[in-house]
Amino acid sequence: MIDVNILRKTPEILFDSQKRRFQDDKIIKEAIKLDSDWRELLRKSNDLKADKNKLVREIGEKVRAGENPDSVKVRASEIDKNIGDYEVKLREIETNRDDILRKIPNIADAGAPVAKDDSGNLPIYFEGRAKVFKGDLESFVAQSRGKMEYDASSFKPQSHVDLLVKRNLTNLENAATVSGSRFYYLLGDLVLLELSIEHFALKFLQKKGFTLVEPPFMLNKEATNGATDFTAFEDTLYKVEGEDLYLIATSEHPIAAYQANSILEETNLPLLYAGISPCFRKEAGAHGKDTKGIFRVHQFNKIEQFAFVKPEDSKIYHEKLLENAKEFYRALEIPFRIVDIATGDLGNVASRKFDIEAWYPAQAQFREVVSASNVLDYQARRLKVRYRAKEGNLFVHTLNSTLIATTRTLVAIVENNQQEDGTIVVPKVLRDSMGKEVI
RNA sequence: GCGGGGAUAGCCGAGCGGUAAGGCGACGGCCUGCUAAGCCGUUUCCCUAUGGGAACGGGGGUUCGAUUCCCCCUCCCCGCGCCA
Repeated sequence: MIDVNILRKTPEILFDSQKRRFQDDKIIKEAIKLDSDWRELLRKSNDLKADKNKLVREIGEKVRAGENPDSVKVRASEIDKNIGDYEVKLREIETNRDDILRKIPNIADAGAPVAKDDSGNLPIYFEGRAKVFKGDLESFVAQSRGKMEYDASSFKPQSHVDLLVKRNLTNLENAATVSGSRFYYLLGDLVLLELSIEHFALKFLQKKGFTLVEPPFMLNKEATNGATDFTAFEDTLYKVEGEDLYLIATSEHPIAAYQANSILEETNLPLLYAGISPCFRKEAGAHGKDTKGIFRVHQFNKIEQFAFVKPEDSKIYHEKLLENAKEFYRALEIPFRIVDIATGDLGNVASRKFDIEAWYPAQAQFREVVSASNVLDYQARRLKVRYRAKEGNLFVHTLNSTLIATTRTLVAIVENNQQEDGTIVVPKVLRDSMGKEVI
């Protein structure tokens, strides 16, 4: 949620942001109107309450003095009726105002590339040495802007679907039978590989000062709505029948909500959390995309970085979270590029977003594996997460970034590390925990 | 699931129909050569702000007036039951 004071004092900031996001500014105008109506009504209602409180005090005095307060009681009751009318109207307008206020997108950062959709996302960084099938060289050079080293590979890499099914490391058909499409059974060493990655990732973040968190995997509606815009997420979330509970789509949400309604001590900031959880997503809008395999699925495990920081530190921590993710993919020896997400593709909550896109040789594409967002105070204001500063209680800034989404990382390892015979080389850093060098 | 007891400010904690004590912590000031102690003030939210309004887990009710009485809900503690 944006700060209502921006709406009142400097609405041009919001009009400008909407313009850069290629979004309608109607919502801003509506919010301004509703807010000024609300304030006018509040004023009137408060004045009436002040009148009434005077009478109530008068009654108290009369009672104590042994006088008859009945005539004053009658006047107080009359005012009461008026207050009731105002309260009803006030509450109605307030609900409308808050609903619309929550829907106003976060202020897009001035540094983000301005474009109306993801075609404007800007690759800004390249790292690693990619394996590229001969036939894909031209496409790779274009996608990597010629800024990335590569080895031309003579054999045509298999898709992770073919390879994993053939090697009996996953079973998709049986998953489809028992649960539907976009579900999977992981089998054998692939399970161990997933656990090894997770273990490595958790130790990696713990060493960097993150507190490890396994959060609730279900949240009630109120918590969900604090962490994100519920109406925008409703198509994504699985609802538990008969309960006020939703399966989480990311541990970002329970971790953000963890500090809801709290006032943090400045000395305790930043608070850094590493969440581990399964993520459940309906993928409702993704018909036809990545229908095969485990790249886009209804359920996957994710390790997430989350930070509550002082406002002046959020840009630095945005860099740090991204840097952690870079270091991690470097350690796994997966080639990747970083993309600066365009204003039109940011989503409502983020002010600035960087994605890490791994190189997938079989798809001959860079695909998203990490999304690192600076949310500013947008989430903190909804959730009422503040800290005690000299100037008073201020909202913190929150940031979130994937470290790994296991299925996508597994696919990246499988595609990049496959050998011509269909075996998969285990990344060096995982060999100890896997107990083998090749799967 | 059943019975009993609870929920008050950042934390602890009194009040139990007349409008939120006190303590701790934090911040600001005074006093000190410095520190400590001591003293004074501030320390929930909202509003067109020398003022006013709201707020005692949440929601409703009774009343001129509710932290206090009544009803519903949530969560916590104790006991019983059930159970990985």
